[in-house]
Amino acid sequence: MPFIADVIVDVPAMQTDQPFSYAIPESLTELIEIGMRVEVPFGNGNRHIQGFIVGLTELDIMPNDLKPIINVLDLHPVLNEELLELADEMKETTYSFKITCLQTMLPSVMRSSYKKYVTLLDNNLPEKITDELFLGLGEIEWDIAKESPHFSELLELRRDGKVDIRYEVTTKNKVKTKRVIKKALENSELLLEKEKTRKNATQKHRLLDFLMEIDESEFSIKELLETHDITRPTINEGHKSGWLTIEEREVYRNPYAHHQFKKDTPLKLNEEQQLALDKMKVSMDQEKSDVFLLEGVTGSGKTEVYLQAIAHVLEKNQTAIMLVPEISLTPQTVTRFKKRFGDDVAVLHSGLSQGEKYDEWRKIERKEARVVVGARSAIFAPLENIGLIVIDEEHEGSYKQDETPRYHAKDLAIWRGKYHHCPVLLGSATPSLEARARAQKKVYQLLTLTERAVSKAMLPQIDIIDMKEEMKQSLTTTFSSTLLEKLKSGIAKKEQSVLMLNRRGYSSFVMCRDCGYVLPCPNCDISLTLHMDTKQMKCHYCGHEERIPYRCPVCDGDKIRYYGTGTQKVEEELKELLPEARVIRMDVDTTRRKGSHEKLLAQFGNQEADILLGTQMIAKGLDFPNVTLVGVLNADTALNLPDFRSSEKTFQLLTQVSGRAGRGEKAGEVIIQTFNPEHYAIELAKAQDYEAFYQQEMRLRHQGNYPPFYFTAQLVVSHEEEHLAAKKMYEIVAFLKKYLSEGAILLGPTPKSVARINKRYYYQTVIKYKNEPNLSNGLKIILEESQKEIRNGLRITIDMEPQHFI
DNA sequence: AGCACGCCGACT
DNA sequence: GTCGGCGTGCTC
Repeated sequence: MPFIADVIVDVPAMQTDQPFSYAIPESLTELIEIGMRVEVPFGNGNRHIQGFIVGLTELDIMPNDLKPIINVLDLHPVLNEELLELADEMKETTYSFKITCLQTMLPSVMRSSYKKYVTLLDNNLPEKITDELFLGLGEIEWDIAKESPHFSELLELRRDGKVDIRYEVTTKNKVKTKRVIKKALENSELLLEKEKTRKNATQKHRLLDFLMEIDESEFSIKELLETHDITRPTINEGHKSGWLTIEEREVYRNPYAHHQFKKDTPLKLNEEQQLALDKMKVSMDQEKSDVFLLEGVTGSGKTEVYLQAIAHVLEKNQTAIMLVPEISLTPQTVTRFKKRFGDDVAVLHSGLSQGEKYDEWRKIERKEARVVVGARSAIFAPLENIGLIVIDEEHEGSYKQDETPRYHAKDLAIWRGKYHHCPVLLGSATPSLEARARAQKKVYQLLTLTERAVSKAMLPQIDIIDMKEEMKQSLTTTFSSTLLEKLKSGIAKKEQSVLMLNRRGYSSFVMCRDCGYVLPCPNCDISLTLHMDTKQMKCHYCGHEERIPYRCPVCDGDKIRYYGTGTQKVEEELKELLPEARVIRMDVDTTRRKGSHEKLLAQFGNQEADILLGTQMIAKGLDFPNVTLVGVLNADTALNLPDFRSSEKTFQLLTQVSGRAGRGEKAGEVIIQTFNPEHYAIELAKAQDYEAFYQQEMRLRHQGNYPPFYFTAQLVVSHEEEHLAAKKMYEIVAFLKKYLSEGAILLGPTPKSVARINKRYYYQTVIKYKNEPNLSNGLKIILEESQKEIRNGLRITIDMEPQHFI
């Protein structure tokens, strides 16, 4: 009975976002399985593209209008049943194409690239074709032919059947191999060979001696060349003489090959940690898909709880995923896992090359690693029998992908938890309001760690410096006198300092340097953004606009200025003010090169510098016991972004970075410089009182109808013509209103803060809602209806629960 | 997406 | 009269 295959093809478009049926040729019937990648013909001409098998159906009679599958790209399925189901979930919740979801789940090397060639069929063509166009070759690339002046003649030749067009589907997932030798003769025979060999052929003797020494094991040729002083020709001779065999073996590119990980043992847990672990164990043993929120102050030993919980699932022969924000997936973090679980760990993050990522992925797929540590996309790790999923720094916005498919790793983690009947553990010192509120409502189970784990370590002393006061006395706005004093005395005591320059966000704002006043929107609880293009202050939520003030509306001062600084500038200033200080600067510029992040941190760890100066990337996860001082140069930048999460982000960042101080036995100290010393996010960060912050912020969110009291969805329309983008946005909103209840709140349409990017104009609308059963339908119809206009250059994106509103 | 088909303006 | 412009429709 013939089978037909349902294939999702690599054409990300609405009309092709469905399975297409293909005939399975006889030769492939035994090989083909659901979840494999295939090469299929698609459309007119003879175009070949990649596709995924998502179904196999047995039919009595083969419909005769089906095209056959050309080729199978995998030996084993690359997506199992669970991941295929997860792709459906993603498609539904993120409003994206199935093919995009499927490709997102796999290492990028498995995505096919396409090439089109023109092949010469008739050799008796005029010279200008064979020589000038085909350059004497039998085949050339289509893209090259297209540029040729003879291109139009080529099209004629094609009609006459004198040239053919060939499509190539290539995929870069190459396995790396090494060549190994193995002895082919018994020692007695080798001894005979040795006697036959000339006395002065020292190389050959050495090789024979070596072969007699090794038993049946394999030896890599590379190793032989490097360590046994035997040359390649000698090995080849030995091969020819039949002394040894040479074979190809697959190897993994191991990014940690040169690291030695000394096995460590579980640390003794304190009472709180033990209690948290015990509660988790109950859930793990009863195979419950509970979600836990582990709220633990910085340095309270959350990681140790993760490690021991993971150890518990490994004991039960299950597997585990541990997600870490990209920014804190530092060598320190990786080392900690490698030390505990050794080769059982696979690491997936953006620092790896495509090949390395593929190898780590294959290691997981082949069940050679049971613990996966990685950034957002590691949630797609092809593990089976998952016993626990951990998401560290749960509050981090980077768990949401900010391009299509706009999935949130936390949602997918909870989905996989349900699928595997296993718990999900969310950890943070400063939980997101959403997570903390769910814990309040007992949707998540709350576990708390209130003490630092190292016995003597205390939470650091935090001081706030009012930069408005500071401004009156000194000329520099970067360093307060207090901070400079502390830095100096730190150097004198041979202790280290961390300085953070907060540069979160990129829209500029204006602030009064006398009183710290930032222009708010009269309709929303956020600040206005400066738009230099239109010379106006704008609100991104309601569209309110007003003139740029030249005097402060509150204190009438005229020191109202733009705000913003860079790390380089600070480094220069630091050199002038503290010439004796050795400074390491860490920002996107100094860490772009592979491994430089690691190198800089190692230098700092080896006391090769007194001060580590950096952006947010130094706020997380670093654990240097000799750091006793943390300085935040400008706590305000995040505070003034027109985003309802700006206070939350500021509080989180200040808490995280403060946590870098006093992790060893010496007490830590934190200096926060700000123009808004009385802002609750800053005051409560000083008090290190997350719970108070949570209460306060919840009140404000409630007043403003923001999450976690409301859900949010963002619609963005863009077009090269501003009025077309605006017009469409208004049409969509008018249409969508029919699908919304009275309770839904619409913010907009408004132009986006960066109104024009790449010559395109962006308009947005934010929907705040509680319960809108028809919203999803309405959005789907909008996407479908807008199909025709995509050709005219219109683009529409839907972002459910967006993380950034700028 | 990308390819073919089809219907209107400026060329040998 | 035709070459080629890009609007439209379809892809198993």
